[in-house]
Amino acid sequence: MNTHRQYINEQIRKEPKFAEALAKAEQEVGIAVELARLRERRGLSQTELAKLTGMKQPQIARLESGAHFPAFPTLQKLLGVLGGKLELTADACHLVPTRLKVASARR
Amino acid sequence: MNTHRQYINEQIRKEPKFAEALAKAEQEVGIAVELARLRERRGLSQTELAKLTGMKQPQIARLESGAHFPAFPTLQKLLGVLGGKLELTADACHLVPTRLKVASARR
DNA sequence: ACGAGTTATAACATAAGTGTTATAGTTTCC
DNA sequence: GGAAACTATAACACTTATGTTATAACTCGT
Repeated sequence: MNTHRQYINEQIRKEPKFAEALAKAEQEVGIAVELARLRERRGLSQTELAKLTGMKQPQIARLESGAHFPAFPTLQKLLGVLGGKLELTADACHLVPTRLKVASARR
Repeated sequence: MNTHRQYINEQIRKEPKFAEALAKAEQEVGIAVELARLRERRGLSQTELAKLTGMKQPQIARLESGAHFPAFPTLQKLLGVLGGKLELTADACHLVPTRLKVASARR
């Protein structure tokens, strides 16, 4: 059942740019998933989070889909409500839950 | 010599959006300054860093000018050469020096 | 003074991310 | 079953960041 991994490894060998694009995509999706988890952890729906951040639900959905990296100001709006700290290095990107400062989310 | 601070506080009172924009600008400049420091700490010129990151010198200069927030992929390229870890929360944004993984910068 | 290296900036084209409305599919609850 | 809530997606307009070449100003060493 390693067909998928074999395919990926072959692409990486054939096409060096592939590895780079793959890493980028993994990180985009990684952040998206972490954002969604953090939201759920706070017991908010996308619509509620949208209201709290001054965004609209489709934007939240897009951010959670991993379509692209969020920009800093966007992330900060989200972190303002959800709490959390982003840690970015050359190879990794993680959203670490932190304590909430105020009762921004559901009590 | 508090004229500047007084002016800022007055603007904040008159114009709530001003505080937000100010905070954003401070953070943009903050990252820029931290990037420049990290580069200098590694003993690289902008042109050298540009070569190592696959960018061009004017882009490095722009990033160091604080004209805008860097995007994630851009930052990761830079961190790949300079080392360092970015920490982003709702209110703050810092670039923390870390150990270099390989002799990417000047020995 | 001059050349080489360094940095800053303008201007342009392009890519990427935001913001929005509309809508459809899905899930939950009564 | 139906309504309400939730989520996903398309499409469009707009904003923001990248990438680049050209060039000017600045700094340093000889």
